Amino acid sequence: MEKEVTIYDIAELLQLSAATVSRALNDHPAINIKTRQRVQSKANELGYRSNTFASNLRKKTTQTLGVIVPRLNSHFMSSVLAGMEVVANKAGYHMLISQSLESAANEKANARTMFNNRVDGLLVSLAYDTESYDHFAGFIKKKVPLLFFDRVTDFMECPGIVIDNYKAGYEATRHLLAQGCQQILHVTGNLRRNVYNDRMEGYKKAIQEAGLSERAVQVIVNDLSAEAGVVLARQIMAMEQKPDGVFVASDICAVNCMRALIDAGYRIPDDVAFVGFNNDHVSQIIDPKLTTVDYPGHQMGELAVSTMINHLTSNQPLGATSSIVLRSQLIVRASSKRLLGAD
Amino acid sequence: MEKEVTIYDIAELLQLSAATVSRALNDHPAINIKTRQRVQSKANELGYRSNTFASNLRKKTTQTLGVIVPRLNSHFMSSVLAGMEVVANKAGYHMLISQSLESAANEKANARTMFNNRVDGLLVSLAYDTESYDHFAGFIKKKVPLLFFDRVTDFMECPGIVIDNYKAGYEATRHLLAQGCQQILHVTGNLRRNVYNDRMEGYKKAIQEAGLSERAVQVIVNDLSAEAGVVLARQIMAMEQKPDGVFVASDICAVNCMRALIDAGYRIPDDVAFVGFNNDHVSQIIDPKLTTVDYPGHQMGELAVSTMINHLTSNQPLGATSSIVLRSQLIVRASSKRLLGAD
DNA sequence: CTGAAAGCGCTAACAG
DNA sequence: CTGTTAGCGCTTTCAG
Repeated sequence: MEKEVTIYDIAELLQLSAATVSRALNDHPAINIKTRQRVQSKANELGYRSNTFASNLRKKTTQTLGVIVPRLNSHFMSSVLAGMEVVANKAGYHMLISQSLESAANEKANARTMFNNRVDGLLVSLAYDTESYDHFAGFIKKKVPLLFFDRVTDFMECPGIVIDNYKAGYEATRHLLAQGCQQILHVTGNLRRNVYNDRMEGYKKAIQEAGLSERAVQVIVNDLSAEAGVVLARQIMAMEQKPDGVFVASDICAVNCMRALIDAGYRIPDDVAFVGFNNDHVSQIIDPKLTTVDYPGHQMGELAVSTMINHLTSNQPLGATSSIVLRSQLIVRASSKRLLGAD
Repeated sequence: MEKEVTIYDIAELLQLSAATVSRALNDHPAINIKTRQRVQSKANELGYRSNTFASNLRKKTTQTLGVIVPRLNSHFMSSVLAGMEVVANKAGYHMLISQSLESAANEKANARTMFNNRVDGLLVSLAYDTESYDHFAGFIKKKVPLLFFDRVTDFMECPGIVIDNYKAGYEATRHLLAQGCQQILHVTGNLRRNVYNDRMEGYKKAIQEAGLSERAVQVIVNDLSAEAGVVLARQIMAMEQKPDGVFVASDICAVNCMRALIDAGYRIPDDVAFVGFNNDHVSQIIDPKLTTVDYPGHQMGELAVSTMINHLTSNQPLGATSSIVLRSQLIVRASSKRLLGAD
C-alpha cells in the first residue's frame, strides 16, 4: 500500500484548511466556486480518494443496505437483486448481500453480521424454516429500518413488498377449473411462509366456490426444487385417483415434474393440465409451454430499495407504509389449454 | 438511533482501560482469561457491537471484497456468487457486489466505487465490450489484489480462474463430428472475451482436424440472449446450405433457438444436432434434452474467493499464480445423439 | 466564505 | 498482564 492522499495534503498544497477542502469536495454551497474548482482539480491530480471509514465514523452512517435472501442463485431472486442494485447504486448506496441457504440458523448469523456492520437498513426475504424473529429485534431496538420482501411476516410491524399471492393462487385455480379440471392437485412449499400459504388459500377458495367436494382439495408440500418435481411425478403416477390438473407454486418444480410425466407417456394438457408460478425462463422452454404467474422480481427489488432509501433520506417512518402489493399476472400457455380456443 | 455502547463504557464499568477491553474483545493472547470473560460478558449484557469503521480506520483494512460481474441474474453468475459468498462469509469477509450490465462504462464506474470503498481485493468478470483496462490501473498502483474469473484478460498480469474453453469447444465440436455432422455452425459472443474466442478456436481446430473444407467453418456472433436464439432460428431457416449441427456458446440461446426450430417443424437431432454450453437448468427441460458443457460456477466462485483471501492473509504475491483452470465436462444428451447407441 | 478545534471509536506502540 | 498516549481521516460546530 502506497501512502494515501488525505485532505490535509491537499490543504497544505493549496494553503487552505482541511475543513475548506472537505467542504469543497462535498460541494458545500457556502464555498467559493473558484476554491472548489482548485480543490477538486488538485484532488484529481493527486489521485485522492475519500476515506469512507473516517467519514462514516464521523457521520455515523454507512450508506450501506444489508440484504438477506434465501438463495442467490434462483432466477427470481437474482432478478430481485439486480433490481435492487440498480436503484441502490444510483442513490449512492452499497449492498451487503448474504444468503441464508433456507436455514434459520444462517439467517440469524447473517443478521448478526449485518447488525455489527451497522447497515443503514435491512432488507429480508425469509428462509424456509424461520419461525422466531428474535434475530431482528436488535434492528427494531436501534431503530434500523427493516423491510421484508416476497417472503414476509407481519410478526414485526415492518413493511413488506409482496404480490397478492392469494389472488394469484385463486386465479390460477379458476383457470384450471375453467378448462374443465375436476381434480386439481396443488403443490406448494412450507406453509409457514406467506407466499405458499396464501397461494394455497386462494386455491382452496376457488375449489370451494366451484362447488366441488372436500375431496377435490389435494395439497402436497415439498421444497419445490427440481428434484422434488421428479419425485412429484412419481407420486402422481402412483395415485389411484389421478389429478387432471396440477397447480405448482414454482415453475422449476413444475417443469421437472412435467418432463418426467411426458417421458412416462403422459399427455399434457390432455391427461393432466399444468400451471406453474414465477414465469421462470424454463416455462417457455418446456413443451408444451407452461402456463404460469408472472412475478415482477426486478421491479420488486427496485421498489424495496427505493422505499428503503426514501425512508432513510426523508426520514418518514417506515412503519407507516404497512405493505406494498405489486401486480402479478396469469400467463396462459399451452400446458393448460384444454378447450378449443380457450384463452 | 439510541446511544451506542463503546469500549469506553465497558472500561469504565469494569474499571479497566479501553485498551484492555479492546484486547479482551479481540481475544488477544496476552490478556488474563478472567478479565477477558468479564469483559465479554459485560459486552453482551450491554448489547455492545464493535464499530467496524473506527476499527477499519485504525487498521486500514476493510475485510471487504469487491465483485464486479456482467449480470447478477444469470444461472451461471448467481452460482458463482453463491459460491463466493459461502467462502467469504466463513472467512469473515464481506462482499460488495455490483453489475456492469455488460457495459464498459458501468464497469468503469463500479470499479471507481470499489476503489473509493477501499476493498481489500477486487474480483472481476469482464463486461461484454470492455476494451481498455485503465479503470483497474488504480488497484494495481495501490497494490490492491485484482483477480479475474471466467471472463479474464491477460492484459494486466493478474491471476484468472477459468475453464479450458478451447478444449471444451474442441470437444463439443468433435462430438458433433463423431455424430456424423458435416456442416457445423458455431454461435458465440463477442470475440474480445476469452471465453468466446477460445471456444471458437477449439471449434475451428476440430473442424480443421476433421479435414473438412474451409467452407465448413461457419461462425455467427450475437449476444447469446434468449431473443438472439429466436433470431438465430430464423437465420438458420433462411440459409441455403443449412447446418446439420449447431454448437452454441450458451444454453439459453441454444434452447430458444431449438424451440423455435421445433415449432417450425424441424427435427432435432435428425435434421440438426445441438450442443450448448453451461449446463443451465433449461438444458434438461427442453425436449430433446440438450447436450452441453458443464461449467462449475459454484466452485469457480469458491476458488476465486479462497485464492484471494489466501493471498490477503498470507501475503503471498498474487501475481505468482498466473491462472487456475477448472475442469469442465461435456454432457451428452439427446439433442446431439444421431447414431444408435452413441454416447 | 474560511479557519480552529474537537471528537467519532478503535488499536498499537511503548512503558510499566 | 495492563495502562498511557497518540492518531487513523474526516466532519462539524463555532467563531470570525
